[in-house]
Amino acid sequence: MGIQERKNREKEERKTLILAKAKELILEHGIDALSMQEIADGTELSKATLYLYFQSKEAILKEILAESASAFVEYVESRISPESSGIEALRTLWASYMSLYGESHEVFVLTGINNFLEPGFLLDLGRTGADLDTPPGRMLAMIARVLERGIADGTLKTDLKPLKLARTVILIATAIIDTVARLPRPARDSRIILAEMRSVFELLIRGLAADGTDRSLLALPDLDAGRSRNRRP
Amino acid sequence: MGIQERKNREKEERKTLILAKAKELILEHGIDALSMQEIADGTELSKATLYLYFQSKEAILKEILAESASAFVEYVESRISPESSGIEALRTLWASYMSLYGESHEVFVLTGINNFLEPGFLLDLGRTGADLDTPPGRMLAMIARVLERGIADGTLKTDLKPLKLARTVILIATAIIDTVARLPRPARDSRIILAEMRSVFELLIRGLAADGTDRSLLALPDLDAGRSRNRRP
Amino acid sequence: MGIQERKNREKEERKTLILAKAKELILEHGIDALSMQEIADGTELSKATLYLYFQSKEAILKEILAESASAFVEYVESRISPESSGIEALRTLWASYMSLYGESHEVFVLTGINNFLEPGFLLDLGRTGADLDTPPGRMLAMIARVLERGIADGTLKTDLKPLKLARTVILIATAIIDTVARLPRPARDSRIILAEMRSVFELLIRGLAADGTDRSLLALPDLDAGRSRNRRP
Amino acid sequence: MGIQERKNREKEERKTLILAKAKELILEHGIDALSMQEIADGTELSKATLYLYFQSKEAILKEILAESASAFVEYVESRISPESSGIEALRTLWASYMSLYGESHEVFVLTGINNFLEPGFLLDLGRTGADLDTPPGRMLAMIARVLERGIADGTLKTDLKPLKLARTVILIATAIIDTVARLPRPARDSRIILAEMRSVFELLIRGLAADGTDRSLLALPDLDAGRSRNRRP
DNA sequence: TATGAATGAGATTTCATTCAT
DNA sequence: CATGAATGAAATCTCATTCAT
Repeated sequence: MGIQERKNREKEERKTLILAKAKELILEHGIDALSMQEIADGTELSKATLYLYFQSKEAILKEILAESASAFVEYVESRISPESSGIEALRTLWASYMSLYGESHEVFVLTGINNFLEPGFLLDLGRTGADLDTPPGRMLAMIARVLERGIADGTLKTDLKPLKLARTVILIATAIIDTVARLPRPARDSRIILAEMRSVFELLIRGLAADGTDRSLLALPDLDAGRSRNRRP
Repeated sequence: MGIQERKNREKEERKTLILAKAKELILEHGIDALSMQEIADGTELSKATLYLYFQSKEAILKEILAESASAFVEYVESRISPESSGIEALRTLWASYMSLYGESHEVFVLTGINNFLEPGFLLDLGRTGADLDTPPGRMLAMIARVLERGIADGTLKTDLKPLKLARTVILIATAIIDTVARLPRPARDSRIILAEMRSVFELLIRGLAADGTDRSLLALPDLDAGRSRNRRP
Repeated sequence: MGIQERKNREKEERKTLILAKAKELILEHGIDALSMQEIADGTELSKATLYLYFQSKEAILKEILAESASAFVEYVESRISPESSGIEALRTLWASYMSLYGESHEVFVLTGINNFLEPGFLLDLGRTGADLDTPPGRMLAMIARVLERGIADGTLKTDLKPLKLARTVILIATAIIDTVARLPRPARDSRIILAEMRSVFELLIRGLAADGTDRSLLALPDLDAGRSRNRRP
Repeated sequence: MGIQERKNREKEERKTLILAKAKELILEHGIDALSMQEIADGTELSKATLYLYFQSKEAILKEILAESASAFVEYVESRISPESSGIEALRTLWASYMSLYGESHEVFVLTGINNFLEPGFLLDLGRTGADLDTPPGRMLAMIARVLERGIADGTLKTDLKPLKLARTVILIATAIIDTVARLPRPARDSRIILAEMRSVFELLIRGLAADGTDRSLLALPDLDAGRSRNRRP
């Protein structure tokens, strides 16, 4: 069965190749500019071949979205320890977000594509309660759980229902990504973008924190500090 | 020169007509769906005529953006009293935003178009320091002044420079509009959108407020309550 | 208003040009092979231009169908005298059909396109009673009237309702056209086709005629006879 | 040579499988919708494999046509008794046609494919006199023999040569099938189709019958009556 | 000044056919 | 013998922009 296995692997690799190129192109030129022709050129495949691997352009986008959302959820959950308080978990969430952006820009496609595919998602879902089982839905649920924990242990304070607040939080995160994603590649400066993310997140955490919360938890770590810490033995 | 004057006036009227229709169409169908054909049909002009008044589709969008930004700045400045504290001014800012959305959805075009046209604006401007003289730049400056006032009078607390923070604030406001702007008109539910705006703004104000700030200033007025309160003398 | 008129006329001429070329191409290569590219090449217009005059390919086909059907109905009605018996009217119907084929091949597109556009038309219409107001519907109604007249005056005999029978009659006429329309142009021999039409129609008339009908009315005129008669002063 | 034989047999079985599935698909979705992909999926073979057994899609269609035509001829000949008169033989012909339609829709492919493949067949064959040895040619010849018998025994009356008339008869039969074949399966209503066939055939028989023919032979049996009658011993 | 008319370039998707393995 | 993989060519339709009148 070695042959079969290799074939499967190669097929999977092709899919991966297509998805990677599509993701790259979205990052490069923005989602609005993504065309099947571009993906074909970029992968050195014909347009027809793309349709061997994906039923439609939309299917490609959906898959990228699902993968990125899943990756994000897994990444975050692996980093939140069960004993951490709500506000600590929230900080971990943001740290993960920034880390994934710094590493692979993975988070880029997360929200931009979802807006593209299901424009009403962030406004509707909480009400209908539906579709929490899709990857974006699971991301929403995960964030809601973090917020819930914080409300329960008194580190966060809000009048809103966690699920509704989770949507708001994603909405705000979306702002940065959507803005950055529209930038032409050369204009992007990772330092500025990360700094901007940091500002936004710090604002959010302050806005969410309960009154008595430990002051030191309100400030996000300095960008360079985090890096140098990694470099130290 | 009376003839010349009339001609100029008529030319201006035509431009106004075109801009108004384009804005209307953006509100109706979203910026992605805006086409020159639609504008031509709506104004009862030919597509070629549009090019007599504007060099390109992009030029139309730029002008709408400039007008809307100016209108917003004027509106806000007319409502902020000189004696109000920084946090009060900030509250007025949000109230204006919501009010303009409720009245004419004017704010829609404010941020959506800007992102569309000059994606880097919100990230770059603060650095280069340039272009504070364009309408979007003036909007940024106005918000920066509000923040500055709050820092000065101790009602707001932040480590960031006002101008940088102003960009962040606009960025976050953008999130809602961008999300909403992609929805087809019939799918938009003003109540939900306003509620969402309120959540976001409340988060922001809490995040910005200094510690000792009057608690009552942190909560934004209830949507319905706010309305009736405004109407009372 | 001379200019306006000329423009209108030219516009109409363009539409006519497109329709004529499309009709020609259908005759040339069959309806299945008709493409917008072909029409564009044939008219020396760009594909985009075609869409200025017709909303879609289907719209072009519908218009051709409507025109041809109307032309046929008008032509026939102008040739049936009010005093003629049912069977005479029926003969006139066939004569018209053949005449139109001989002159302009107009009838070609009549049925082929309808089958293409509304495959169920000939089987469904009589039952639902709907759409008798479209050009194809009017053609159907016209034939039904002829049949009705024959039943009333005793020259035709059938157990079927006129409208239902009219569908059957068109169905049979369709057979010839559909067959011929698929032939490559050079393979077509008008004599053979006309002879074939004649056979089919004669069969039909015999099948429809009541028993006592004048024998001479059952045989359709010889093809050459008809022509030479026309040529005589 | 046992191995060779088995291989040949298996090859034949594969061909049969492919043909059967193609026929089924034509019946299901119409000939226009038939694609190599569909056949491959249906047979659980790869598209490439189809090309090992048939040179092209057209070759597949030709073979189906040949088989169906042969089957039809055999079926009819097995049902016509040597003593029956011409008009009785003609009635048997139609009965077979309807019966085959009712049982397996076999007749669908008969005429539909022929038109698709060799549009000129029904118009040309009689002239060239060639190709009477192909399966469609044999079908034509068989019908011609039936007509000839009727002319000889005085039950049918026509001025045309039997072979020419046979083409006309097939042409007319084609009309129904071609029309029906374009309908998507669910839209097909067997009752209506059979009733339509009946109308057409009755018209034809009346048109062909000689004057003195037994009246009872002119009317085709009622659809339901026919069925129960056939079942009775 | 105004515009009707035209179009090049590009979008997504389908399908019969080929070829290396 | 069998096939997975690939593709060229073609289909319909859209849109910002230009230009002769």
